[in-house]
Amino acid sequence: MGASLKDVAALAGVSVKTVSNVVNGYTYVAPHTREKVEQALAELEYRPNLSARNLRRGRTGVIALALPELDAPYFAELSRFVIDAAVERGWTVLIDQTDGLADREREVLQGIREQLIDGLIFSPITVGREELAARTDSTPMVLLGERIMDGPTHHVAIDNQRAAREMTEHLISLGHTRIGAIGAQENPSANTAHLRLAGYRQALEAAGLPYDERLAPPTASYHRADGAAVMRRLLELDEPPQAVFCFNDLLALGALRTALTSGLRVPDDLALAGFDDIEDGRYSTPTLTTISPDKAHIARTAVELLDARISGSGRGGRPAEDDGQREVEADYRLIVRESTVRP
Amino acid sequence: MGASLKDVAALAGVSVKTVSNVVNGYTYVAPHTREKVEQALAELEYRPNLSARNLRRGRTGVIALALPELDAPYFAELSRFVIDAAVERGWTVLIDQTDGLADREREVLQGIREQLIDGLIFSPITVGREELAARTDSTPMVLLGERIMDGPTHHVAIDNQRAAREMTEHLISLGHTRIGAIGAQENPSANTAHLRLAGYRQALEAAGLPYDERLAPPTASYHRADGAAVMRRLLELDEPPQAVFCFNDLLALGALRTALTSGLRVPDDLALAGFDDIEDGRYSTPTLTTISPDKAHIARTAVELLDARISGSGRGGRPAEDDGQREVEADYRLIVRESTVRP
DNA sequence: TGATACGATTACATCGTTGAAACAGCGTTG
DNA sequence: CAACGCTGTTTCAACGATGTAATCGTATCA
Repeated sequence: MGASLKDVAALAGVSVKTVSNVVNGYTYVAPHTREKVEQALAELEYRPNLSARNLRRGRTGVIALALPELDAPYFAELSRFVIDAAVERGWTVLIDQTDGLADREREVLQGIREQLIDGLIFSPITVGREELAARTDSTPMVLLGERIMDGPTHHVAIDNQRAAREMTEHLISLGHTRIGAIGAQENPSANTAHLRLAGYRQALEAAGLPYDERLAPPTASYHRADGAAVMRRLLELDEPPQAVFCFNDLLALGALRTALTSGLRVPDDLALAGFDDIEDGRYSTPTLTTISPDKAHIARTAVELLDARISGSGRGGRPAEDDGQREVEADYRLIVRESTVRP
Repeated sequence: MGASLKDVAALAGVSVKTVSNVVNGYTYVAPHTREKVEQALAELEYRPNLSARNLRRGRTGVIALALPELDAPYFAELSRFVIDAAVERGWTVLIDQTDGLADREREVLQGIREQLIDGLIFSPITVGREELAARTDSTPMVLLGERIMDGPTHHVAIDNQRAAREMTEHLISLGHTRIGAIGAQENPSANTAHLRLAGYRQALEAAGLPYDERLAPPTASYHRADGAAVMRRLLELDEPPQAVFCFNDLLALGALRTALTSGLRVPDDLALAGFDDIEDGRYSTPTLTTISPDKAHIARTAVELLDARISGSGRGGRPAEDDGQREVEADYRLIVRESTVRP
């Protein structure tokens, strides 16, 4: 195994602590000694044992990123930014995949890995306000996605409801009056879905259009297959929609596939919009109109907030009662592409 | 912070070691004692300090997954399987994103995180045989992707060359004689690219078709944008190809976009094939003919191999000279979809 | 010259856990 | 009844690093 400080010390003919001092850049080390030690360090290819260091320091340098699915493009893209931002700060990121299962999300909250991580960035799907509030684990946490509680939990999110309203308004502005939505959820804790649905309804109402439940059927999850299946149902309606707003791009891509194989022309016969701006939607034919959250901004901000919380909370102490901004609203843009407007 | 064994021991009125024994399910603990201790454990919400445990045991329970890009769908999908398989074995997975940069890949090999992880699953892009052979870090490693050296490095991969040949044969069997390829790489260490190109050329040769370099221009990387750009160049040729084999699905999706916007019908005017079977290709229009590696199998096997190596190599000892199979060839299937054959 | 200050280094305890080994109690066995 | 074996528990040392305080040598100053 790797050499320890002891080995290096023996080789350099100094004490263990001196080697430690050199490693940690302690000021008062004689140049001569420093050189000797550094030579020994190099010769033995010394690498600090992080377990030991962490045990002593009470920090691990590792943060966890807990999210539903790594293979959903939105999360994959977001993860890359989170990891980039974390690495910049010298952190290592460990991934916790919850599959959106309530049990796993609860485990995350209860701090399965409490002792292994300094902080947690968590993108919940099913757990709700109560469970978040009931959290006992004291590991600093930052939530991704809409704010779900008013407590001291930091979070970073775009204004889902407003974005959804804008998108729906966009569809209305194109002259459509029968506008469907794909992505409603029956689970009352599915916060994001509810917010986007609320934005959709808001826009309809503002335009004096009726809300028709049959045009916004619930989906099991947010994958392409769900979008494809629900789209099929919408097309079977007596009066199918002229436009459909999908609550994420995957649903939209699934819906697009169904529409195209059904012989519809998009956007001529049916306008389609998504949400998330994943790369797929920029290369599909037609390309996808969507809401583009600033993922890099979200990721960077989340990591920064977490950093602040971690630095702020001394070992054993609670986090400072007020450690700066805790609710960050991230930017987003509505991007119009071929799926709603022929260029 | 969390309670330690000491606190629990004090509360339960036993020695620290007895608590440790209870926690670790040691057999010889009197039922009465066990109960007392368990009560104390529950009351204090004890959670073992992993740093300390790892320091003592010499294991961390963490493995690293080093790959180029988390947001490339193939890797995202693969990661999900790797994480699933690792979690099943009680491991936590930490992600190392190399961006395919030689420096970062080298760092991975040199064991930046050596002391934090028990093992490493590595999917290299640029580092070659020499660098892999020169590795000094003794952390058990399993490579993903084609075998790059004959040394003691375990690896899991499909037969890239054979798969590429089969795909090219498929295109030939459709009657195409001018078949392009997208994904060749100039970097001589880009092993996968070379293998797929070799398979492509093999098939051409076997069919008595000439290899035309202009039909297989190099790409900078393997993203949709590269596919789109190279496709544009191919279409500008005096004699554009009738079919194009892209070395991954992203390239194919990019190429598809270019083809469709250029007014070509796929597959009628141009047949397109990819490689990887990412989900996008199952929902694009047309759906994508591709090579489908058994990702779950690859992931599971990699984790199993790693497990064996980790268990096999005692602390401080070298891994056993022969610890079972080390070169695993994973399954794959050629999936014909709409992009090459109209249904 | 002796006190003082400061630079450079070291000894020691400690973080929380676990393996090794010792020990205590008690029933068996020859 | 001594020796033995078994269960149940404890003591001790160690994993590798680092914070604290002590130590040592040397230059500085009154």
